[in-house]
This record gives sequence, C-alpha cells and structure tokens, in this order.
Amino acid sequence: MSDRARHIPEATVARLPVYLRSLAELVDEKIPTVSSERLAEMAGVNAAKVRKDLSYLGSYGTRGVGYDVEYLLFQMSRELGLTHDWPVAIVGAGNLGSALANYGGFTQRGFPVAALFDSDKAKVGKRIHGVEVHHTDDIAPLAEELGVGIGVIATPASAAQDAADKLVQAGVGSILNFAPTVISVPDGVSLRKVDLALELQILSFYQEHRDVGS
Amino acid sequence: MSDRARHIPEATVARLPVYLRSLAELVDEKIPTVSSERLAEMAGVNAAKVRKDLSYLGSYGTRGVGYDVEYLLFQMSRELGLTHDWPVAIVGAGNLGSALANYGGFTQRGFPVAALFDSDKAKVGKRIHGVEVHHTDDIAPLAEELGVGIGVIATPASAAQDAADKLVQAGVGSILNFAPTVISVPDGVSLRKVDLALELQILSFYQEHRDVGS
DNA sequence: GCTCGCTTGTGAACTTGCGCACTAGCGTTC
DNA sequence: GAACGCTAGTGCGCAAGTTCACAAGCGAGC
Repeated sequence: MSDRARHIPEATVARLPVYLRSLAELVDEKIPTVSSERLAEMAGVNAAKVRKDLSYLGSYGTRGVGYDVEYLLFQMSRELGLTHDWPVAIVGAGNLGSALANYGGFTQRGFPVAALFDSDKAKVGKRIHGVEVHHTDDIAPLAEELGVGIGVIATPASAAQDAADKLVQAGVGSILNFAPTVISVPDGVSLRKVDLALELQILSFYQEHRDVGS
Repeated sequence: MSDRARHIPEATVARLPVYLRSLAELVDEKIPTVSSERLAEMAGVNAAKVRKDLSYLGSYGTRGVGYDVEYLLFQMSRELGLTHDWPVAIVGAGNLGSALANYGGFTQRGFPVAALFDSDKAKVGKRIHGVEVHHTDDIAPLAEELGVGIGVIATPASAAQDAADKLVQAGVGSILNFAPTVISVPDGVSLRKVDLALELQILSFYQEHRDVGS
C-alpha cells in the first residue's frame, strides 16, 4: 500500500485522464462524492473497471459512500504528474507545428511550449505564438537547458526519426509523434502516436465490413 | 479460407494501415517481395505478429520467398476498403474543423470532405477550402444525400454528443471524435477518438514515474 | 529429381486485460 | 447498539492478444 512502486497496467494509465476529466466536471458542478457506477457512466466504461483502476492508486474510496471527488482528483493529478508544468518542445514549425504552438489549451493544461524547432533556416528566428523558432541542430543543448521532458514531433514523415533521435539525445523521456510514420526509440523512452490517416483507414475497414446481415 | 466473413481481431485491424504504409514505401523503392521479418522491422512489431495478422487476410505469402509487395498491397487496400473514396462530414468549423478541411491529405488519401457543419449561423454559408458550411440542423438530410459514411467531430466538448447523435441519425456508421470528451453511440457504429490532452497526460504519467533505479 | 536453405502459416503456451460476483466495511436508522 | 442498505475492494474464471517454436512447403542448385 505505502510503496509508491506499485505497477499500474498500461490500460489503466490510459484511462486515468478520462476519469480525471470526469472528476473535474463533478467539481465544477459542486458534487462532493461520486460512486464508481456514476464515474463509470461518465467515463464510458464498466463500474468494476473503475474500481479496479482506482484501487491501483490506493484505497481512496469509502464503502457505502463512494469517492470524495476533490480528494480523488488531487490524488489522481499527483499520480499523473499534473501538479507541476511539463515544458514541451515541438519539432517542426510547419502547418501542424504552428497550429499546435498557437493552440492555447496546451499551456493551459500544464504543457507550455518551451521551444520550437525546424530544419528550415528561413523559419529560424521567427516567433510563433511568442515562441522563437530554433534550428533542429540546437535541439540537444536547448531542450536540455529548458528542462524539456516531453517532445512533440510535427515534422513530415521523412524527418521524424531524425527528430526523435535528437530529442532522445537531448534527454527527452517521452515523445508524442504526429508524423505518419513509425519511429523507434530506445528502451525507457515513452512513445505515443497520433495519426489521422491511420484512424480514418481503421474506420474505413469497419465501414467496409458493416454487418450485411441486419 | 474462401469465406470473406472471417473475423479479424481489432488489434490486427489497427495494424493493417501501418503495414499498408510500409508496403507503399516498398513499392516506391521498387522492391518486389518482402519477408515478414523485414515488414515487421518497418512496422515496428514482431515478425510472428506480422505473419499472423496477414494470415487473417488469406494466404498471400510464398514460403521460402516472402510476400509479393504489390499483390499484398492490393489485397490489403481492398480489405481496408480503400479502393474507393469515403466522403466524410466534419462537424464544427472552428479552428480544428477548418484546419482539417484545409488539410489536403484528407482528400488525397481517399477521404474527401463532402460537407462541413457548424451551429453558428454566422458561419453558415461561408466556404472553407471550397466546401460550404451548413447548419448542424441539416446534418441528417445532407449527410445522407451526399452518401457520407464517416463523420468527424471537431466541436467543443459540450457540443460533441449532440453532433454524434445527429451524425448517427444521418446514417453515419463511423465517427472520429476530436472533442475532448466521452461520447456514446449505438451498437454497430464504430467510434475512435483522437485526444491531444489525454495523450500528453499519459506521457506525463510515465515521465513522472521514470525508473528511479537506473 | 533430390536435397537443402529459407520463409510462411499455425498450434499452443503464456501474458494481459476484463468483468462477474462476492466479501468487507461504512453510515444510517430505528 | 443492532440490523440493514449501499458501495468499495478483490479473487477468479474467461477472453483477447502476443510470442515461441515447429511443421509445411517453395525454389534454387547440383
């Protein structure tokens, strides 16, 4: 119970932010306690799954009553590492990179854009949403100096692996990849991807194979 | 073998587009055949997994040789339903919706933007990237008329469920949700989500819990 | 035409994740 | 203060997915 080293399953980790958002909504509505059933409904999952997921964080519920919304919110924020900011570096200052830098919700949610990088020297020196664009050759020294832990890759596919390598070299431990390609990182570096075309193609499959029976 | 109704596991379906992209690269490089090992390396997965995944499509490989790149590419495109276009409707003509409509790669990959919808009457009638913005009240008749099978939700969280309901009512069978909220759809409708904040929070967790041991 | 190397296809063990169903235990009511 | 209703926490069987390891079988070379 007291050891912080409990291993939390990946599937659970991926759901925690969903619970977090639900809890934030409940706080807004000034609802003091919530049952696993209610939370499950809000998060679109099974109630038993909610209880099991939350039990990995500790025993924060009260039997017969439910979970204290604010307390659980705090504990979950702490577990997710959201009690402090995570400066991010964005590699690629094209359409997507600029859009991400301009998107205010980034900073607002505790992920301020600390630096922007591009390999195009014509873009270096410009400012996007108040953040200066640096050359990709300077990723390592700058990202390290700014304490960047999370890197975002918004380059074309062809430049993505190089960007990832440079981010890793800069000591970045987590990468979010928007480039439509597979990139590889050393063990110990977390990697997640967001790929629009891929999502649409998956939906295309299910659309193509819709139940012909009904 | 011959029955097309084989059930393909979800996890496999999600990987098919990755293989597809790898195959497209191989075609560009004029490489005629590929082994499961090579394909696995390109897709960033295990070779046995590649073979099992591909076996769900049929026996398209040749022992001792590998897979014929072009033939496999064709079969996979067919299975994914990518041999024809899938007109999509985008709900929400704000920052994200506009960006998506402007993003050419959409049409280019066989997912032309057939219609744009917004609940703001001031936006109705305007054209974005050549596509007229309609009112969300007209989703049902228009989407049906245009043969839209896939809907994209790019609204604020508060409007997302309503958008989903209207898309479903219009007969849309697949939805890609960009709104940072959980939405529910009836059985038989496919739903996938892309959530930036969620991805960053997941990375934040792993960043916060990085191995203190090494 | 036989042998040998190579690669697919797949049975089977194993791992992870899910969800039921039950127990533990808090708070309230009488 | 005893009994009851309600909800968290969890053990366990089941399902899905992954990986290993091997048999099947193609093609090249002699």
